[in-house]
Amino acid sequence: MTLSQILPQLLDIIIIMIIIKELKWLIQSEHVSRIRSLFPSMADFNEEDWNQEGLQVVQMEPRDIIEEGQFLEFVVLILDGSVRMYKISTTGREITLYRIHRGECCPLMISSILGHSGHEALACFETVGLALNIPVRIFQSWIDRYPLFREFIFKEFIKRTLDLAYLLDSINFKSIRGRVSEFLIQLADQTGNSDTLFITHNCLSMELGTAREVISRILKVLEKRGIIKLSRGKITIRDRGALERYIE
Amino acid sequence: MTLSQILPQLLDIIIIMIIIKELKWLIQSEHVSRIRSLFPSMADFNEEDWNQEGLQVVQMEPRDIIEEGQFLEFVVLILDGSVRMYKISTTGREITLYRIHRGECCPLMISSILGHSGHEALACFETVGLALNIPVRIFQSWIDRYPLFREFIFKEFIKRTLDLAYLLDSINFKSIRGRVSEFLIQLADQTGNSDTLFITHNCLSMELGTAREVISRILKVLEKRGIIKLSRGKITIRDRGALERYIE
DNA sequence: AAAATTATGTGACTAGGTTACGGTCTATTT
DNA sequence: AAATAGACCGTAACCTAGTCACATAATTTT
Repeated sequence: MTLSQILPQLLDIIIIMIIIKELKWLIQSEHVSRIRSLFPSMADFNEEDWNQEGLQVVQMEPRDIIEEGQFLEFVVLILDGSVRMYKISTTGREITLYRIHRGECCPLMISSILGHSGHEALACFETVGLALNIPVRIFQSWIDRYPLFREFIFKEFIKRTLDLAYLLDSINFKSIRGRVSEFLIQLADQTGNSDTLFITHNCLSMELGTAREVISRILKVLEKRGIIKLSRGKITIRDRGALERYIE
Repeated sequence: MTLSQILPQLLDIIIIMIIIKELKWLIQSEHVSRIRSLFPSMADFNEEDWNQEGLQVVQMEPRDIIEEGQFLEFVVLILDGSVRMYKISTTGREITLYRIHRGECCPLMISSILGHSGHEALACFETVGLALNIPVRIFQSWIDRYPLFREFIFKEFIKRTLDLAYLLDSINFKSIRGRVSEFLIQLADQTGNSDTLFITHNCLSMELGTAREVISRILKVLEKRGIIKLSRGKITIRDRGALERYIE
């Protein structure tokens, strides 16, 4: 096979690469304004910052899972969607650590990357999402050069450190009944103060780090006491006050 | 009582205040070189930095407890001694989150201070200790001006975030037998690979966040299997391999 | 040596996690 | 419309862990 034979294909490949590169650029320039409004701390970044090699905006599908090991090269900022950070045991039990939404980042992932540590948790997109992947070296230079950005990252760390400490306390010291009650109240508050919650027992168990059977047992007791009403995939709060009194 | 009557006493007080202020200065200048060697990231701080109003080096006694609420004004760097960070439940059960030693700082305390959050954990000096108290505003300016210092603080956060995540996983997913085994092995490694550990059941329970009775029960089983030997305040490891096999 | 303190042992009970089912609802497929 | 698969829920038996109420043993204090 001579050079002249493969030259056309080579040209094709080169052209495609150029197009991809352009597209990458386009995608980013499309999103720069969105990034600027979502992350005020990045509002004063200049054009050069955005055109750096390796930066990319990527679309994420629901159930896309990021195991921390495989993402060593990028710090991820969430542009859209919600990401559940969780742990999973050898027996398959799960517990949700926290969620990150657009305008946030994940200290645990950054820790894994910068701390040269593997896989401390899993991340899973729950909705269609959009993420900004920042190569470590660019992230470092931004941290050094932009005080506001630095402060933002720092505050994210602080927020999640407090979250983790609170969660740890809950797991170790509180009863599951109390934690279930707290979760239900929170969920009700989030979904427009509705008393009807659409969530399965299995989901609850994955949030709280326990087994589905345990959740079912506890909910059943609450129902017998007239505090909630159960149906398939749905929980109705009947006596919010009583529920709140279970929170420790 | 006339002014002339109390004037001598007033003068005394003023002189004492001046002496105290001088002493403060002296204490700091005494310790600057120690700080520089303990915290390489602060080696390039200049004289002005060290002479700022509000900075203080304080001596800590064993059992001095810092509830995070009361220390809102200072970021604490440990110059000497070891500090146990722990949580305590309403029923009095305790769990150790981690320890900080000289040359380290405590992200949880910094989080509480900068995150305007109260009392997320307790800190207790276990030995005679020395601490550098940094007023928040000075801390902030150092973070802004000194990249190395900033990086140091950031790395402390990363380290402890990973610690917390690991601990959370252990609490939620691992058996106590496994956690006790892991702790004993670790302790043996720390104390010069000796197989004789001087620790009480109650201490173990406070480290691991469980009850003393639970620890006693588990140790008893391990003893019956010939893996360890128990006596008052002392545990001797007989079969290290078997102990390691319990770690999950 | 007696008393007080600290450390450990034990049994009964409750809460929570595991295992192993069986039943029920819902959305598809046939 | 009946059949089927899959998701959801109920339950009982069993094990591990945390709680409570003591008893006992080793050490230190008085």
